Amino acid sequence: MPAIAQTRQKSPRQPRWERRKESRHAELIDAALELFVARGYAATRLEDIAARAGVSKGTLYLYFAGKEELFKALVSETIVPLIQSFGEGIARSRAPSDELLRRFFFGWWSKVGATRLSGIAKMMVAEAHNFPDMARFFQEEVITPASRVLAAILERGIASREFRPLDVEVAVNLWMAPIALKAIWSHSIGPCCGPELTIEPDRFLGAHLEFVLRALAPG
Amino acid sequence: MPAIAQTRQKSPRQPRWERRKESRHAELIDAALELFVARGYAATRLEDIAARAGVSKGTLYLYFAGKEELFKALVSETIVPLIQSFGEGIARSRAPSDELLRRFFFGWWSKVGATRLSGIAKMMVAEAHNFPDMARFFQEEVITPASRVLAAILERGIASREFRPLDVEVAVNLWMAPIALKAIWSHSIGPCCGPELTIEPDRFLGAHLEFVLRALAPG
DNA sequence: ACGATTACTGACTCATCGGTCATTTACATC
DNA sequence: GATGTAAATGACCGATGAGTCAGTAATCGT
Repeated sequence: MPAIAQTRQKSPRQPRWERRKESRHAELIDAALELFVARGYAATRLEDIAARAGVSKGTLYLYFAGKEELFKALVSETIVPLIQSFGEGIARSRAPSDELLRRFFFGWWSKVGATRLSGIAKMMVAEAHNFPDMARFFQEEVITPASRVLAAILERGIASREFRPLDVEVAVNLWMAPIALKAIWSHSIGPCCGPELTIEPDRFLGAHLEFVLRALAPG
Repeated sequence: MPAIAQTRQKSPRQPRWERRKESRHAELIDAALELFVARGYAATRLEDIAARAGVSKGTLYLYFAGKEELFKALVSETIVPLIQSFGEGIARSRAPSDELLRRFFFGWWSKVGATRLSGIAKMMVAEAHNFPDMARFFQEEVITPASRVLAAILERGIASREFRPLDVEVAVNLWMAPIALKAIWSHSIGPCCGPELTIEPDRFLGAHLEFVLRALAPG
């Protein structure tokens, strides 16, 4: 340690810190996502977020008005790429409907479920009561759009007789649940209980798709 | 207000508080469940819990060593009735396996999902990272036993050829998810977004059972 | 090289909340 | 009614952490 400190002081003009106005915002959001997801909103200290982003607490306040503002910025900015990765023109494809379903489930998992973005789902579940307006925002901007994509696939398949008619509204709720819960789980109880209880995504999603297709099979 | 205060003072020996040693413990647990589920562990003030239980903060410390002890007592004591209401001899019945499934889903919902007990599931999801030993406890004492009951039903049905063979481990995960997520939802995002987005339990569970039976149908 | 600018720091304040304990008071017993 | 006891109180303490700001130093323009 002293050696490093000395190196720091001796080496030609090694600055104690850098000006990096452009990247601080994103780095703070990134650090906040990590800690809020893991520890929860109230239990996360701003100083820890700042430290993880490599700045001091004071700097955090140059970029965000306070803890709540940081939290809100994190959610709204993180949800944008979340929505974008959904649309993806799935519903407009000419592929058979069962293929669309496969793409929907596996695509959702690879683009959201398996990434740190799924952590905000856990956050929203935990903090919905304390931030009801953000819960509504999440519902309207993420859950409802995602549900609509799946509903559109089902309705198209039913219209083309590839699928049998059924209660689409309920089916969407039922069939989003496994992947949503798996995403939430992977940020809460899953990591506490060893990997042997966590089923591999491919096996999980494959079986899910198979059951869903059985439920949809006509005749 | 003064009238009431006066009444209090005048009326024959109206005590400012009562000695109720026997019920305080349960009342504090009850208040804590309510507030921890709603606000989360860190954001809940002990004084609020005490107030809701009708006592002062000092009294809380006569019954629990501190915040963490209260939380742990709450979880472990609340989980006991949870487990008890599971066993219920379902797996030993001679009824047809599809009837057992129906009983499992609707029974779970009426005895756990629809009650405040389901709130501890939300709590565990939110606090797993901060209380990993309790997360493991919850996994071992609630999730695993519940999964085993469902697994036993499926295996019995498969053995008797009522159901087709399939990957029981994955199926249990997939089919517990909708009711688990619905329970969690009812304590987080659900209440924020108006009742029109919440599907009635009977419609939800009925459709779930139907799809599950389709997935299990032999041939 | 040398200001001028401003991103950045970290020691500070102050409110909050977990936890303590000397005092108060309900109530059982005689 | 008097007395002993222990259940309950609420003022208090200390730690913690959100939010502030006077000062510091990196970087740019000249």
